[in-house]
Parts: sequence; C-alpha cells; structure tokens
Amino acid sequence: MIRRLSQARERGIPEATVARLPLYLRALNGMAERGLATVSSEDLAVAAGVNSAKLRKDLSHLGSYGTRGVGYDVEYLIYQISRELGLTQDWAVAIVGVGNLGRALANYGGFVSRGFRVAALLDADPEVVGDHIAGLNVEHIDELEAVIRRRGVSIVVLATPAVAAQQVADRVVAAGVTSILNFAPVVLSVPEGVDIRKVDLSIELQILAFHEQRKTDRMTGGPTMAEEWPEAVDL
Amino acid sequence: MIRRLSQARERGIPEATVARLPLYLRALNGMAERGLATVSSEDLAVAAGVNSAKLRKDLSHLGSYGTRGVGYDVEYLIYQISRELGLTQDWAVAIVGVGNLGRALANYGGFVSRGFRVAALLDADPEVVGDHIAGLNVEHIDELEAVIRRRGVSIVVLATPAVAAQQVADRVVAAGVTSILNFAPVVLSVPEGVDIRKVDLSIELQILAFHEQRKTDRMTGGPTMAEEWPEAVDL
DNA sequence: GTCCTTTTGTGAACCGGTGCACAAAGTGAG
DNA sequence: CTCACTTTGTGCACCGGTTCACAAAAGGAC
Ligand SMILES: NC(=O)c1ccc[n+]([C@@H]2O[C@H](COP(=O)([O-])OP(=O)(O)OC[C@H]3O[C@@H](n4cnc5c(N)ncnc54)[C@H](O)[C@@H]3O)[C@@H](O)[C@H]2O)c1
Ligand SMILES: NC(=O)c1ccc[n+]([C@@H]2O[C@H](COP(=O)([O-])OP(=O)(O)OC[C@H]3O[C@@H](n4cnc5c(N)ncnc54)[C@H](O)[C@@H]3O)[C@@H](O)[C@H]2O)c1
Repeated sequence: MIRRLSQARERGIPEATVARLPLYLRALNGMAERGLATVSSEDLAVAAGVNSAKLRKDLSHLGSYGTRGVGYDVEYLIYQISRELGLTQDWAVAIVGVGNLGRALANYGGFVSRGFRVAALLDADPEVVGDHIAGLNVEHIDELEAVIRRRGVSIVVLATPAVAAQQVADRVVAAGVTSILNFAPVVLSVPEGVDIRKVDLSIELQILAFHEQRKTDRMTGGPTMAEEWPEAVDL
Repeated sequence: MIRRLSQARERGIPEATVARLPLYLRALNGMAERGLATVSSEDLAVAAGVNSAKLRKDLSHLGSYGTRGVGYDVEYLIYQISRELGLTQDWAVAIVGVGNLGRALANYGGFVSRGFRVAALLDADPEVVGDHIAGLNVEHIDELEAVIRRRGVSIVVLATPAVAAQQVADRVVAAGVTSILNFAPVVLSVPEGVDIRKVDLSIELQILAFHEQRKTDRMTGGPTMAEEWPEAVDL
C-alpha cells in the first residue's frame, strides 16, 4: 500500500467529477483575476454552485492539493485541474457544417481562451465554401480527411443537418478522430472507443416544459387522471 | 391499493426518465413517418440508443401503454409522451441576447416543430434593436417585463454575455418566469422553484479533451506521476 | 511547547438509477 | 382449447455518486 497518492490519481476519476472540474476551473480563474491567493472548499463550492463535501471529494481524486486549516492555493489548483483536463496542451478543433450554428460557434471567442483552437471549417454547400469566417476559409467537405490529417485535428464539432450527421461522423471516425461534439438531433452510432457528447437544445426545452407544466398543474389543480385519447395528433 | 395506474403516474417520474422521453419521442416520430404502427421495446430502444429494459421501465412510469406479445402503438405512445412532457400545449419562448448565438437560435426551425414558439427577441444594444430576424422584431431589453407579460412567455433562453446573465435572470425571474435555458458560462443564482438548465459548450469540449488525453496517454505510455509545478500558468 | 480554531480528506450510510432475469399477459397456429 | 412463442412490466441485486459527520492535520496565539 505504498502508492497512496498515485492510487488516488491513477485510472479512475469518476465521470461526474470530470464534468465538474471545468466548473471549478472557471470559478478559480475568476478568483485568480480578483487576486485571491487561497480559497476554502466552502467558498469555491459556493462559486461553482455545488456542495462543499462534493467539491473536496472531487479534488481528492486528483491528489491532496489542499492545506488543512487554510484551503487551496488558487494558482496551483488551476494548474492541476488544467493539467488533469488536458488543457495545458493545444487542441485543434474542426467545425463541420457552417450554417447558422456553425457560424456562431466559429465566431465564438470562448473556445480559444482555454486551449481549444478552431483549426478548420468545412461545409458541403459550394455557396458557403470559400467564405471567410473568423479569419478562416471555409473548405469543402471533400477535404475532410486531408484537413484532419494536416492540421492535427483531434476534436470535431458536428453542426450539419441531422440527415448528414451520421455520414459525416463515419468519415470523421475513419479519419482517426475519436472525440466528437454533436449538435445534430440524432443518435450517432460510432465504434467503441469513440467519445461522443451531444448538445441538444430541443431536449433541454422539453425538459423545462415538463417541469413548467407540473408547476402550473399544481397551481391550477390540473388533471389528475389520464384523459381520453383524442383523435388526431400532429407529429 | 386501488389506484394502481395513478400511483405509477402521479408525482414521480424520475428525472433521468424525463431526460430520455424526448429521445423516445424523436425516435417514435421517425417511425410514424415511416408508417410503422407498432414497435417493440427492443426496436425503440435501439433507435433511441438505450437499453430495452431501461426503456420499458421509463415507459412504465407513464402508465401501462404497451401490449405484451405485440409492443407499443406508435401514435398512441407519441401522444402519451407528448402529453407528459407538456408538448400538447404551445410554449412561448423569449430569447434574450441576439448576438451570434441568439441569432442562430432564432433562425433555427427545430423549436417550432414541437410546441415551442419563439415569441420575442430582446437585446440591449441599440444597434441590434429593431433588426428583423426570422420574422421577429428585436425589442429593447427595457421592454422585458412588458413583453413577458403580454405574450405569455414562460420559458426564457439566455444568450447574453456572461456578465449580463445574472442581472437579466433576476429581472426575468421577478417577471414571473420559472424556466430558463442558460447559454452564458456562469452559475446563475435563482430562487427555489425556478428551473435552470444550462448548455455549456466549453465544458463539453473540456470533457472531451480529458478523455482524449487519456486515450493518447495510454498509447504513448504517458506520464504516470504528477510532474513538477512549473512557473507560469496563463488563465 | 500547549491549546484553540480552521479546514481538509474520507469512512460510511444513503439514494437514485441501471440492468438482469423472469413471471405474467397477450398472440396466433393447429 | 391447448401449446408455443413473443414481449411487456417489474422485483431485485448492484453500482456510481452524494451527503453527512468527524478524525486528522495545519496554523496561530500565547
Ligand atoms: N441553429 C440552432 O440554433 C440549432 C439549435 C439546435 C440544434 N441545431 C442543429 O444543429 C445543426 C445545424 O443547424 P443550423 O441551424 O446551423 O443548420 P443550417 O442548415 O443553417 O446549417 C447546416 C450546414 O451544414 C451544411 N451541410 C449539409 N450537409 C453537409 C455535409 N454532408 N457535410 C458538411 N456540411 C454539410 C449545410 O451546407 C449548411 O451550411 C442541425 O442539425 C440542427 O438541427 C441547431
Ligand atoms: N456563440 C457561441 O457559439 C457560444 C458558445 C458557447 C457559449 N456562448 C455564450 O453565449 C452567450 C452569447 O454568445 P454570443 O456569441 O452570441 O455573444 P454576442 O456578444 O455575439 O451576443 C451577445 C448579445 O447580448 C446582448 N446583450 C448584452 N448585454 C445585454 C443585456 N443586459 N440584455 C440583453 N442583451 C444584452 C449584446 O448586445 C449582444 O447582442 C455568451 O455568454 C457566450 O459565452 C456562445
């Protein structure tokens, strides 16, 4: 039982913890800007909107970086979390599908700030190919594999229409990319080992609507029993 | 123990289930378009990308809508899920912050399709106010409360810069809205009873980067122990 | 040094959710 | 009507994650 710290760090940061680390990082960056040198788990937890015990347990998975009676060194913790997340290196991102959403993403400054660099924009529409957006030339989707290879793209953002998404995903995966952020409202099927994260606007709104309905039902003493199954239902 | 069905339905659909219902709904709509009348839990589960036992358990929370030996009636299930999610009514959505992202959202057709109607666009920039986007006039943020009241807005989408988000959220909540979809990278603080869902691009990318790093580390037999804490760290 | 205060790191109970596996319920053939 | 087959609905064991609560560690006062 020699490798105490190593044991904690190695091969096993819970997924739920990984998802919160960026939150802590953001809060810490704010604190660093305001000149704070150290922060307690309680304060950091409040800033990140979580419970302080959870925060401490999360951080304990990275190692023992706090000082009892004092708290955590802000700069040091920023470095450790950044390193853990892989933010100390530079990630080349390609955006495929340069429509409404793809353009917004390309123009968004928030990526670059933390190790992510938009390295390529790709689209199938000849009307769009050749456009200059955020200092980048939109290239034709035929160039996909070449662009991924040449620019060392390791993360692809999918912002094509739903029908094209699977087909593009297949090519992207075949080209060796194993991390995809998907905005198209489809369930992508990819081989083992490929990570997909999806952002789905419409699902978020539907979840809000569900709770909103419950809230208003409760007020108005809404229907408690299933009503009759009416005739027509639009899609 | 009289009210079996009611007991199942009433006051208690697990949050995880609610988050999956939109997925099932989407898959079902696809099947309805292709003319399928019934579907087995197995097939629907595959289409939605989940385990079939999970799907059955999820659906059992809404009631007993399947037929053993046959499966589920596609149209009927679409109706039941829609009703449960509150999609049989029309929701007025306001988008606050009509920049890159706000515009993309306003132009997006995917909302309207399922009970959500963009009823207002609001911005603080006089340059933007008055623009016509997707058939809507961009109104000044000063009109926020009046617009929410007059158009019956019950869901607000926040697409302002991070610094403005909390302030806008406070006004939105004060105006009686209890459902917010937040795109700004901040932890919003709102009173009990207000539902916030956040969509955070940057967090998604960071999670992908984490796993990507692990994958490449494993291949190259990367560092197993924490390295030295280097001098400077950029934010 | 001793004592008091602060705050971390974690053991352990708890909780929501997942998935296996199967009885119950339905269909259809003969 | 019976038998073979299909598929749902769910009991139950399990698992990851959350939260409480506290011992252990650190710092400061004297
Ligand atoms: N705009 C939004 O706010 C929003 C919100 C939620 C989800 N989405 C989803 O994001 C995706 C993009 O939305 P959008 O509004 O930007 O759509 P869009 O139609 O404006 O843009 C899609 C772009 O993809 C390109 N494209 C089509 N097929 C392609 C292919 N095979 N390879 C490369 N490029 C291809 C098109 O030329 C077009 O430029 C859609 O799947 C949409 O459902 C968008
Ligand atoms: N564009 C993206 O792809 C993207 C991705 C992730 C997150 N975000 C986040 O979404 C938000 C919007 O991004 P964006 O790229 O559209 O920014 P943007 O600067 O293009 O647009 C912001 C808009 O909000 C308006 N605004 C500012 N203060 C306001 C106020 N008090 N009330 C009403 N409107 C106000 C501005 O006038 C501007 O039109 C930001 O918080 C950003 O961090 C954007």
